[in-house]
Amino acid sequence: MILRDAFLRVRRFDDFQARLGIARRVLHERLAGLVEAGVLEKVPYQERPLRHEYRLTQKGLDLYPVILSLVHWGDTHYAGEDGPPVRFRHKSCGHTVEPVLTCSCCQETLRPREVQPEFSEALKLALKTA
Amino acid sequence: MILRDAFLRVRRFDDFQARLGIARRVLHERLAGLVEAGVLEKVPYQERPLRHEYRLTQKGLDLYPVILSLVHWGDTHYAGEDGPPVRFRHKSCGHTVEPVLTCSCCQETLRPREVQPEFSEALKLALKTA
DNA sequence: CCATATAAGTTCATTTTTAAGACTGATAAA
DNA sequence: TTTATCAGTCTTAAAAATGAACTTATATGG
Repeated sequence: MILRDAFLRVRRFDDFQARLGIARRVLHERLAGLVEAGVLEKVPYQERPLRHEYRLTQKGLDLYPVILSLVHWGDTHYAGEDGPPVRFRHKSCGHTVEPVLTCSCCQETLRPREVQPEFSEALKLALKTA
Repeated sequence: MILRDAFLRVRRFDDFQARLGIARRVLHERLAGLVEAGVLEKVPYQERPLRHEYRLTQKGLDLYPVILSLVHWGDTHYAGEDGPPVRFRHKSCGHTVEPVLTCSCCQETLRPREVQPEFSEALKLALKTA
């Protein structure tokens, strides 16, 4: 949820806090964890007094498909009669976004049954000994 | 992680338990929660003794883009030198899948900066009063 | 018949997390 | 001078997770 909000352009501690209603301590731990994981970075936006904001790194931006498809899933299955709380407009085509996961090589929609998982030898070994 | 495994065709309690090393109690709670949420369903596969497996419902299958893009993110940023533990082969084109999130209307790759979030009036109100 | 195995839990004691809310410190604005 | 803003930090109580053993129903092998 912190990350979802980060993609909604939320960047500052108190803004996250107000939006999520999460305990400040927990928010602090989460943000610190995300910074340590390299998903967010603290960028100062003023000195005197020193203040910084949390911005997505490239690694964080790479999570965009995850977040957007999760939000879309939530909108599909949980939106009330008024529709979803946030809609996303695709600037290039002007429409409300409906995200679809496709295969980069053939552009087809990816469906679970058309995708065959193949386990690495290392993983097979690890599962056997456990 | 339970759901990731479900998409890897894991369906039975003890298989989840062995793969995840999670406490049985917690696994039970999670599975029950997912069933209650309508993401999984219990399907008996034998009687005497009664045994059942957990299968993804349509709602659960709809989470495929979320899981697949999350796994892909993990593979990109955390895979060791041996490559990712599981590779996904797209049956229709034969290649290892590299998932891309696209806009259903224009087929373009969705990037955070090309997508404009628009808040519903209801949400704006809710944020103001809080 | 008896011991062991399997699947799917359940129970218990102990450790970890989380939550809610008050408090701090630096600075700016009224 | 009082109040507000931002980014935390502290404390205590409640909730959740952990690991290991225990249960129930049935099947299998000797």
